[in-house]
Amino acid sequence: MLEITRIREHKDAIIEGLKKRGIDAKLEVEAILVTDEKWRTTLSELQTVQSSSNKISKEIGVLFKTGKTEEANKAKEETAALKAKEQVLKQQVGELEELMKEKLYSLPNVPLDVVPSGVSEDDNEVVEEIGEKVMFDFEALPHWDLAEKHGLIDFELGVKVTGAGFPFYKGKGAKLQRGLINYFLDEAEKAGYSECIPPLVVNEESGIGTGQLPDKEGQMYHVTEDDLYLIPTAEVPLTNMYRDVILPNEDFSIKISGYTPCFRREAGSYGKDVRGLNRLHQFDKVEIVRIEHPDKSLAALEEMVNHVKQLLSSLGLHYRILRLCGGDLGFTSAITYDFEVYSAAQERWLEVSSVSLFETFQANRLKLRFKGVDKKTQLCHTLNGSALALPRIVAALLENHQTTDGVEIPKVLVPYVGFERI
RNA sequence: GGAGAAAUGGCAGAGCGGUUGAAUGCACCGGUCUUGAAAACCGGCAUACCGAGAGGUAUCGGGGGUUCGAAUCCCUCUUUCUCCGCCA
Repeated sequence: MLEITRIREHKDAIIEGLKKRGIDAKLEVEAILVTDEKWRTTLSELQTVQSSSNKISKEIGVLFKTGKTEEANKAKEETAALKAKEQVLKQQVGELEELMKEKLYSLPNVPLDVVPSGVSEDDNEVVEEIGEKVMFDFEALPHWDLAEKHGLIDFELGVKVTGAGFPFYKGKGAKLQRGLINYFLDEAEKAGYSECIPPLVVNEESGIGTGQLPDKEGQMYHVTEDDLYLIPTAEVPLTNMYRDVILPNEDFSIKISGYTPCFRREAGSYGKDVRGLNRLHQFDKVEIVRIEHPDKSLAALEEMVNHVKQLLSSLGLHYRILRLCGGDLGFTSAITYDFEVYSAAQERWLEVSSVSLFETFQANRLKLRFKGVDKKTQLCHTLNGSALALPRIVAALLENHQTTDGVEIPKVLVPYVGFERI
């Protein structure tokens, strides 16, 4: 949610910035400012009324105490009109606030200057491509065939027990998962992130805090009985740890990592996009989250990008980095770098990480602030990134490192999985 | 799941339906004193919003109600604690 003060002061820049997302927000922004103005005048009116009725009440107190009952009763009658007025104004203020919230919630974050404009993924900017396509002198198999051939993943069993998109990992396939998780967590720790195991279900407030709610209910599994949501990413619980928090000074840099399964309903997907590990309803991911001073958030973003690069390089994968265009940018993000690995047998790029800076957009909803030197509270910046999402990494590892009779395990993983090849 | 008790500022802990945004202690910050420190003394010390400012409004777990007036009374929800039940 954008800060209202920012909208008041930089209306035109916001409208201009949002054009990069392919939306013309002029009318919405202006409507917000009108509502804001109305809210302020109504609030001020209400407070004047409250002030005078508070005053009278105090006087009544004194009158009763000094035994002037008659005068007190007379004063009581005076308040009736004020009360009625207060009632009406209070309701108006409430309605305006509701309206305001609704409007603000529906406005996405403003992209940073470097974000290219564009409407679809075709307009994303390739920032860097690292590694080379693997060449095979035999018929390379897609990972679902490799998984079956080597008994690593059982998709059909998942369908039987749960449904499509919930595979079983078995034997070396399961060990590979566990090894990757541990490897990623260890690397995050080396980079200064402290590990956390959060709850896998969250309440509505948390969903709102990070921006999954309202609007994107459909993406999350909702446990209606208890009104809880299965997390679509560890970002939700990890960032919400700091909901309603005021950090005591400006000298902070919070770095958290966490492994969790992630649950996504992904309604509406079909075809080769969802084949094998390409898109699952439940998958594992190690997430890194940062809470930074506004002056330090860009540097943090760069650090996170480098962290992910290092992970992908260490696994010997061919990958590229995209700077998402305005149209492809998530609702809450000001800038996002996507990492895609090349899947040699499917011959397509698979997204394995997404690193984003939200500036104050989430912090505003979260009420996540710090105390500045002048004792004023200010909103923090939040960031997060996948480091990394497992299934597509596994897909790429299997496909890119396959041989005619097995799969080579990257050296860095060998100590984690306990074998050199599958 | 059942029965009971509780929820007040960073912490501890008062609080009568009426000048209580809230006593007191601790912590913290500033000052005096001191060569320096401690002690002692003095002062400050919640959050949000509106306002150029003076100032105002709201907030004592959340929501609602009674009342001219609620931290204080009522209803409801949540959470915590104690006891019972169930359980990896």
